[in-house]
Amino acid sequence: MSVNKALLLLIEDDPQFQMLLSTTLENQGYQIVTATTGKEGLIVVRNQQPNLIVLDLGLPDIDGQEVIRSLRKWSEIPIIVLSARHQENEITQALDNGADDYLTKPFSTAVLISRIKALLRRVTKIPGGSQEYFQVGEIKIELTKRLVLVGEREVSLTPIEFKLLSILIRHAGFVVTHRQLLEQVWGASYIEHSHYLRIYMGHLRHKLEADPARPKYLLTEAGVGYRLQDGG
Amino acid sequence: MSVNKALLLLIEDDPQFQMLLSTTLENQGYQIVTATTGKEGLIVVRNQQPNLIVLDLGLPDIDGQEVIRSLRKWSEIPIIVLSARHQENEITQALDNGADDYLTKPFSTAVLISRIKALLRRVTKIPGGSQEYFQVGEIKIELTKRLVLVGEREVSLTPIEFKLLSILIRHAGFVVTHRQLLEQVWGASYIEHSHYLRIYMGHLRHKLEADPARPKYLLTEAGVGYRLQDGG
DNA sequence: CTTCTTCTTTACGAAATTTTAACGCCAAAC
DNA sequence: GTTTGGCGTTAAAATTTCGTAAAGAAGAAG
Repeated sequence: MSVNKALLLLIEDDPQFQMLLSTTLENQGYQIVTATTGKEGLIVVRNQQPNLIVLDLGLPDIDGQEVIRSLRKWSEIPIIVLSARHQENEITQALDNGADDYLTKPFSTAVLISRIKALLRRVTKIPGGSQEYFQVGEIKIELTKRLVLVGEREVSLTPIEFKLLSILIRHAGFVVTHRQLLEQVWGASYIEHSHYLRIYMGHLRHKLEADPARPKYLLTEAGVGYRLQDGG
Repeated sequence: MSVNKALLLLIEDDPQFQMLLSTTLENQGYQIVTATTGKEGLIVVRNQQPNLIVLDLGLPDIDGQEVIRSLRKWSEIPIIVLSARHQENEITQALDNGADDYLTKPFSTAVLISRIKALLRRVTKIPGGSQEYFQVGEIKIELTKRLVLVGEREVSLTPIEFKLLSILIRHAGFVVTHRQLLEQVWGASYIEHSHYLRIYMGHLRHKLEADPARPKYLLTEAGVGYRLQDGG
């Protein structure tokens, strides 16, 4: 039910091990993205900005220690290192380079999960990344604060209304089909219930539009879906 | 507070081992205070407010896990656990109770030092991590003194109330989900018990708000969580 | 042992949200 | 002119979520 599911990046070249960890962590409610090389990992970090990185030291292209160092030049994303090597200086080096934790293989997945939780607990005390917002015309939505503004006015939305608006504003300027909206807000089994959309679009217009009957932002694409754009 | 002058509390009942660790860590430039029992440790934490705690799980008086739990009722001080036991559930339990790291004996002191550095690095980066107090509107909370003020009036809170308020005020302006609150105040196994939140939010409103029925600060986000904000 | 504080549990009414249902509008098709 | 299908609005019932009070349980302090 929780809206905030952390996004984890798993950098691991062994496909079988990667799959095992992915499914385990997904079962814990995390979102997972993966990379199989150091270079790919660094790119994914830039693009997706995960909340935490699980990094295997033994990578085919770059030395894992080097991955940590390059990451730490510009990012403070928490890093948990996995490694088959359990030499002292390997561990201290990884930590001194900027890693937050180090597990030697073989390890228990339960322990990994608890360590991920512990680290996220520490880090999410930071209200950072707070500037993530979308804006279309006068409508501004701050996802992390879960706050919606129309001009200066603060508008309070119900969970469904908020989810609906989030999806529309992410695709601002483009049509989002009925099917997409129903599937993402209510779930795949609600694809038939397209009258839900009419009701909630009505709510949103009522709360966000100056003249709900003649919407400026929340536009109808008859037979297709809805589109959010500044139709001023 | 420079990292090198950080004050570490070492809770360890074996005098010889305590001495060994003390001198090693002092050589690293840390200030050290020690305690040999759980009770003593808890007192020292209150009096000296160390920057980090190294806690041996095997204590003569209280169970080490219990020490972690009681600490976490009112303090966010980072904790590294040492233990001879390396059973999985012992580790996960300690981490889930709120510890940040876990080392099994025997361990290398070099690794311990690197882990201390890593944890201190992480913690001092958190804006407000070492902050003495937070303020939102008339509500002011002094973490180290464990003091809460509404204007000039001093308000006394129970441990759970204090914990709840400090989480909310650290995220002032942001919605904190039920899940986050339950997990951080009561622990991961209480995620279902969301009625606890209603009861304690009620207590907080009663103690902090001018009109508890129409809260100005402690706002409800129905279906999602709560938010502390100057809603004047 | 008693007292006090705090936490947990239970119960119930109120409020907010979601779902269901019904009706009117309009434009295109027959 | 009537029908039809997509859309918008409104109102209500049903469900979920919230807030409060109060009593029992567990611990700490004296």
